[in-house]
Amino acid sequence: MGRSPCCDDQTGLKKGPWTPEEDQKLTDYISQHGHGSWKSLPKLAGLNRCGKSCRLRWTNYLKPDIKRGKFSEDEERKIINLHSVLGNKWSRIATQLPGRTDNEIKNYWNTHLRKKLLQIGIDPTTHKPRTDPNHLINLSLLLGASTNAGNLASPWGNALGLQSDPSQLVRIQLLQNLLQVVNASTLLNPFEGLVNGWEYMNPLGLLIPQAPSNSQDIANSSWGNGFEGGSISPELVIGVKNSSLSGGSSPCENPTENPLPELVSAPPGTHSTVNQMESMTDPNQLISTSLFEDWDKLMDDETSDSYWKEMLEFTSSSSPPLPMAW
DNA sequence: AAACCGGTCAACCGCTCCGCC
DNA sequence: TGGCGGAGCGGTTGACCGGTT
Repeated sequence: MGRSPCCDDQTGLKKGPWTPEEDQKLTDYISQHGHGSWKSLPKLAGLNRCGKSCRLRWTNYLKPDIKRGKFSEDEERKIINLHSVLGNKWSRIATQLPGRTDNEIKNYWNTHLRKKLLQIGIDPTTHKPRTDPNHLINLSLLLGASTNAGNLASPWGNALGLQSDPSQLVRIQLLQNLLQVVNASTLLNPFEGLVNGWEYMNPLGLLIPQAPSNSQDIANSSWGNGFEGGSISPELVIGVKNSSLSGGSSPCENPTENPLPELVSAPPGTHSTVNQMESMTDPNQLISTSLFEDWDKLMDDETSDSYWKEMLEFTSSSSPPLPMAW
């Protein structure tokens, strides 16, 4: 026997779109008395609705501080950053975006941001480059086309700092795919002995050299300085090894199914994603520095022809030796 | 002009969490 | 300590709208 719905057809309570009169009744009542118990509110407010429906209507539409209208580019970046860390925790994401509701963010993600990420070759669930064979073929074709044709950069590419050369993104993805193959072959336990020097990833899922193990070292080290203005700031570095987000939708979850480093990972010894998030006294700290902005700068510094050579040299010098069983 | 189609988003459904008894 | 009920959350649905055929 299933759970009885809060407002089934037999109760005679109204469902469906709200009328302006109903909105007015609800707004008037809450502005005078507060919402109190949602269950008793409809009766007190003279509404033929269930309390749940009233709560939804109020929190998603009628509340005075709700910001309506188009999402700004900054809001988009925040959503993507937060989604990469929190997964589909829309209410948690909404707390970082004043005036936006979880429902609105969820809808916006599903209708806009997912598609944008897919268009630039990022898996919106894992926030990593897509690796399915068909997509790789498309990437290869795009790479060939982009080196011969003009600028294909989209506004979204611009937002990611790739406006100067769309082939850059394709190269990044191809390299990332290559590295993923290497990593998958190299790592017996990718979440324990993660590749030396390749433990950190940026918003595009690319690997970034490993950080020092504590914040003081970060402040003093080349990781902190060398990536100053071009790296993930320490407070943005989120734990991956111990990540244990509840629910089934986090991209950080289930490393066995997802044996690649997460896009935002932590210096060794940091706490889990959730712990780190919850330990922050100022939630805005999480998004005080845009990963995308940092990545923009990093990319700007590394667009020379020698970039890939250096990158590959770094890879070979900092990656662990291949295991015997390889 | 009408049918069709895809995108958007408000609202609903069902589940989990949490506090209270 | 277990049951219950309220509140909240995330996934899904369906109405609506604009563009296309």
